[in-house]
Parts: sequence; structure tokens; C-alpha cells
Amino acid sequence: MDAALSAIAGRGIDGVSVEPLARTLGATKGSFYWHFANREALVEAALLAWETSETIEVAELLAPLPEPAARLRVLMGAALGDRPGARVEAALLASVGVPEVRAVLDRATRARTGYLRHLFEELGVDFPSQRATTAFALYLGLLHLRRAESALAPHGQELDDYVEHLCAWLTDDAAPPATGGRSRRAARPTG
Amino acid sequence: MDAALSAIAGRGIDGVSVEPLARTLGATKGSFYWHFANREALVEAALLAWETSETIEVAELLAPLPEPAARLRVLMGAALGDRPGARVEAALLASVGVPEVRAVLDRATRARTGYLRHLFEELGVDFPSQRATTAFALYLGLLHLRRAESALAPHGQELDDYVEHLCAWLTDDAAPPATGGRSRRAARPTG
DNA sequence: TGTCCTCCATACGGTTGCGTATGGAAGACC
DNA sequence: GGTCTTCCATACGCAACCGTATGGAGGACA
Repeated sequence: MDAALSAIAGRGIDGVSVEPLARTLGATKGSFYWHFANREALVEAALLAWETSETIEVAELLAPLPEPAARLRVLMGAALGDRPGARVEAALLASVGVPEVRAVLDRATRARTGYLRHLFEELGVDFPSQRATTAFALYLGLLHLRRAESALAPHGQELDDYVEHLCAWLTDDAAPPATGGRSRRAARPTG
Repeated sequence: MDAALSAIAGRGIDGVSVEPLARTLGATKGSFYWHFANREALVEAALLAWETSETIEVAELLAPLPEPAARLRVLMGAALGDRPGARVEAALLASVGVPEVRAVLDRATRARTGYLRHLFEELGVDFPSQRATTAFALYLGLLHLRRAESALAPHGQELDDYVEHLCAWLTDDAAPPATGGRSRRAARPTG
């Protein structure tokens, strides 16, 4: 099943095929079909494994951080860093047309934007839902750039600086100048 | 070839197969292989067609707008609206692993971030490259959410408001307070 | 009218992958 | 030792697709 996740990370959901996968494991189809009912069962099991490991990882990462601002930074940094799960997720984004994948991603999206909204609420900024959507969209876009191996995708120290920058930007750092609400934030919230 | 683009929009690059495509057109493989050398030639032709139509569309859209701020708004709005090219692009993002697709998307990315950087320079904001990357990543993320039919993807009037909000945010509307660079913008630029 | 050239259809071989059928090895258990 | 369960391999049928071979209709043209 790790092999299945590797295949997903490398060539997407369609890259998960029973026969080549069995070959790379030094096994045969006969063996595979004893453990799994069919290809779809394997894919679902792999998706489930990814989902749980992902949520556990994130939870463990954020548990020791009391400060919401630090949580946001760590969250964005981990999301865009070199986690093994990131490659899988970037590949899953590509297969969002497959119903099972869509269901998993939908759950993950809800969980993440929900948590982001919670963070922004804790931070006391205005329009937390809208910011959560924006932050998550940024995450998705940067994840794609990374998968596309684009020159725009920041790496290493640059990535750290960029994450810092984004978090400050997302939280209106520096500036809440006691002048009350600004009209430029008056657009209707989205999510 | 329109059929090929439709297939791409609907099921991705892998959804472009010669025999089904010929069937939907009421033709046969024999006919297809007279017009195209092979499947790859069709895909490349379709990608080229998309690329040129896309650049032409955008150029025509922005030509009559002198104000950079208005250009940014129209650009983001069009990018996230219901253009036919948007569905194709969202599907192409999924196939960024295919070398030909990657090449096309890479060119498009360069062109777009280059133009965005130019816009931000015209607007006189600081760190235009970084902002261009951020704006483009946002675009990519929202495009994905739209393709995923996520509840977070804004639509209609909501979309307009959201675009307005984002543009104001990206350009530090309201605030360039002649105080020079602020420390929260001091992270190293990325692109 | 005979001959090309253009465009398209039918038919074929080859590959890849899914799922099933069937048998066989190796240990558990009596 | 016999039997049953567990796990795996070989072999098969089937479907989707790619690309090629081959022929045929229909107009251009001398």
C-alpha cells in the first residue's frame, strides 16, 4: 500500500495499476487479488491511509504550540515544505475528478479551512472565513507550483521567508492602527 | 481538435483517446490517422491552439484598459470567471506531469507572472515579484477549488466582491502612507 | 476514359491492464 | 499422517486502445 501511495505521488491515481505494482513488489497478481478485492479497494485503502496519517501528523505538529500565530506559521510552512504527504496531496489534486479522490480532498479541505478559520478567529482579525479561503487557495496554488517544479516555487530559506511574509500579510500584522474597520475589508465574506 | 479540447476539459489529457474521440465525431480511426500522425500530434496541436487562443483573449481583454488597477481586477476576474479556457486550464494543471503540458503551462506561467509583476510595478507597490507570485498562486488555488466544485469557490456576485477584495489586498489599497518600506514587507523577494 | 490524389472506412496485430480460475506450497490442528 | 486454512503463482478470457495495412469512393485533370 505504500507502493500504491508512491505510485500516486509519482504518476497520479491512474498510475496505480495492479500488474506493474505487483511487479515492482516482486509479487504477482494472484497475490494482490487475495489481499484486495480489486484495484478500487486498493485505491480507497491508500486514500484512507493518507488521510489518517495526514491528520495525525498535523495534529502532532500543532499540539505543542499555544500561540495561534505560531500555529499558522508552522502550518503554512509544513504544508509547503518537503513532507512526504505533500507530494501525494499534490498528485491527488490532479485526480480531483475521480469521485473517491474528490471525497477525500473535500473532507481535507473542510478540515483545513475550518481550522484556519478558527486560527484567524483566535487572532482576532476581521473576516476570518474569507482569510481562511484565501490562505487555503494560496496553499493549493503554491503546492501546484512545487509539483510543476516551477521556478516560482520558493525553496529552503526563501520558503521560510516567504511563509513569514504570507502569514504577516494574512493576519494584517504590523498595522491595526486603531482607526477602526477599513473600507477595503468591507467586501462580503465568502466561505 | 475542439473535441480534443473538450475531452481535455472533461477528463484530462489521458481522456484524449483516438478511438472514442473519432466515434463522438462520427468518424473512424482511419480518418483520424490521415489528419494527425498520432495521438501525441493531436495533443500538441490542441495545446498550441489553447495557448494561442488564451493569450489572444487576454490581450484583447486588457488592451482597452489604461489603468493598471483596472487591468488587475479584470485579469483576476476573467481568470476566475466562467471562461471556456478556464476549464481547460484547470484540467491541464492536473496533467502537469506530462512534459508537453508542463512546457505549455510553464510558458503560460511565465507570461502571466511577468505581466502581473509589470502591473505591480506600474502600481508602484513594493516587492512586485513576490506579489506576482502570490497573486498567481491564489489564482491557481481558486481555479482548483472551482474545478473541485468546492463549496469554497466563490461564484457570481460573491466572486466579484472577492476579486475586488483580493485586488485591494494585493495592492495595499488604502495604505501607501509615504512612510517608506514597512518591516513586515522586508522578507526577501521570491521570483 | 484513364489516372492520380484526397479523404475516409474496414480489418488486423500488438500491448496493457483488469479480474477469475485453478493449483500448489507451508504451516496449524486434530 | 490427514485435513484445512492461508498465502501466492500460473494461466486464461476479456476489453480498451494504439498504430498500420489496405482498399474504395469521388473529384481533378490530361
